Amino acid sequence: MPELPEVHTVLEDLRRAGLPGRRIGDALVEWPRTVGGDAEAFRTAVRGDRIDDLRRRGKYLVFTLESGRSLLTHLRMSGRLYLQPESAPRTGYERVRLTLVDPAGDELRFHDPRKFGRMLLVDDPSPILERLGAEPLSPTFGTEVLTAELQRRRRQIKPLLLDQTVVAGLGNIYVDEALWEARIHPERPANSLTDAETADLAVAIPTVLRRGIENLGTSLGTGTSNFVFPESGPRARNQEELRVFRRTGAPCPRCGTPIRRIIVGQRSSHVCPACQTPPR
DNA sequence: ATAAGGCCCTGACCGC
DNA sequence: TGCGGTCAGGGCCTTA
Repeated sequence: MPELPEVHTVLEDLRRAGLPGRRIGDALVEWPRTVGGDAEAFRTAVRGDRIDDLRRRGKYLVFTLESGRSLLTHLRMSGRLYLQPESAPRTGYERVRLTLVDPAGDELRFHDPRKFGRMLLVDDPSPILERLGAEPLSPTFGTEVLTAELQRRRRQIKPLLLDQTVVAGLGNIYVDEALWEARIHPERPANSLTDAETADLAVAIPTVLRRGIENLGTSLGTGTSNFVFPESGPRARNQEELRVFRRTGAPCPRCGTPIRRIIVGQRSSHVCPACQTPPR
């Protein structure tokens, strides 16, 4: 689930739940790789520190701690963060649990069935965060920024947009949605886009992301969707607003042509064969 | 520079 | 019911 809108939703939930200002009592690591391999070092370093600030950069959640260190959290494919009473039943998929004090009684649980997610404690997050590309919801994002990235590359546009060093925060869902909005085929070489197409894409990307945020993210499949308060049940509803993603065979909302599923850069992709003309 | 493949992991789903 | 194969919202690494 987690692309930019889902990470944003988690962040907002954590803020509303009052996570900033809470102190970490202890760190219980059930799967050491989640914290980089050394569970004991992580536990020792993080214990007693206070979470002062939360922000998002790309798909990373950045927790700034009182000590000046940062907890960089990436949900990858199946990660979720639950803020729950310590007494709430566990699922067995919790990889890290941070017990909170001031007041005590709650836990921040990193729930991650596939174990791809990471919660890394670093002295300085900049080396990791500076590698990331443009923030698509920043006021400075637009045609100029996108043109600069696309012009000099001939990579296929979809894999390029999935590259977090180019634009930070897009994943498979929102790239397919944005390319459909802008009527651009995912296999088009990036530098083959016309100025008008690039301008359309520069609008489409923030449009689909903002829609995702308004809808509290996209939840696929049968799983639960959210996030910080599992007991409150699924809230994400952007899956009902998707135009092409996982809508193979359904009519294109613009022209009625059945949506087709193709593979681009080893990722499944969804296109309207009439609206999005392939290259050559 | 770019593309492809493997890998990290587990669960859901489908056909037999 | 059980079994095997396929697929999954991400990203890193190695090899061509």
